[in-house]
Amino acid sequence: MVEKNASLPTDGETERSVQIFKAFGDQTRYRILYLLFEHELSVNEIADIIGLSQSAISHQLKILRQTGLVKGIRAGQKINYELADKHIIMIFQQVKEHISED
Amino acid sequence: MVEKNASLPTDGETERSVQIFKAFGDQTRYRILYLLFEHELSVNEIADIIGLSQSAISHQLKILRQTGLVKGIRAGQKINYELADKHIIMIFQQVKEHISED
DNA sequence: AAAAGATATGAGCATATGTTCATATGTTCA
DNA sequence: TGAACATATGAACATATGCTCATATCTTTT
Repeated sequence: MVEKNASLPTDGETERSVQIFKAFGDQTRYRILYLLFEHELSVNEIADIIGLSQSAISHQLKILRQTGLVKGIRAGQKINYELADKHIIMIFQQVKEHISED
Repeated sequence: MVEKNASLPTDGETERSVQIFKAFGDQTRYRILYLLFEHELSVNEIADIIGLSQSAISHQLKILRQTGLVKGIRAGQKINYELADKHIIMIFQQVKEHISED
């Protein structure tokens, strides 16, 4: 049979893409990102709005930090979190639009 | 303290968005979608290219079907799978671009 | 109808994931 | 420096996830 010339990205590229999608692929993290899409917030503010423990949010923020989607900027005792990257904002916007068109 | 006017999408919208992201948030499903982004393929073709069992691919295709990201069109004994929706293709393209800009 | 090819499905298992609880670390202000 | 506020971290646990193996279902061809 004739080759269909199917190509896959390198493992590294795949891993990176999947990592980003996975970050959005959880209700808590999605909500965190959604909130930060609007404006920066502290850990406890996020926890209050979403209705989960400070610990749960902090754990998830750690993941989002490690994935490079979010960065925290200390402001006194608090740490304000915001989206790390314009690209992330664009991805977010794209999917928001897609969803709202159903 | 003054309200930060933080708003979250409805649970339904959140669930739907998360569902889509989750679909992309796994190496096998990501690869399947990537391949179908290029051209339609049968189950066994996908399994061969990715290097997983027919069963594993079929299970994942079921998830992708249920999520509405993929549809299968029977052609004789085979079933050709393709991306279900232009929007999905656009999302895919966006992230591909984002990744390649690093 | 039977055989062969292609896909789907269910059970079982190992690993990954998300939350809570308790506690540690970091920061400010009296 | 110590108390109070804010965030981070580790252990434990329950649930979710993805794969394999065996087998069922569906389609075509003889």
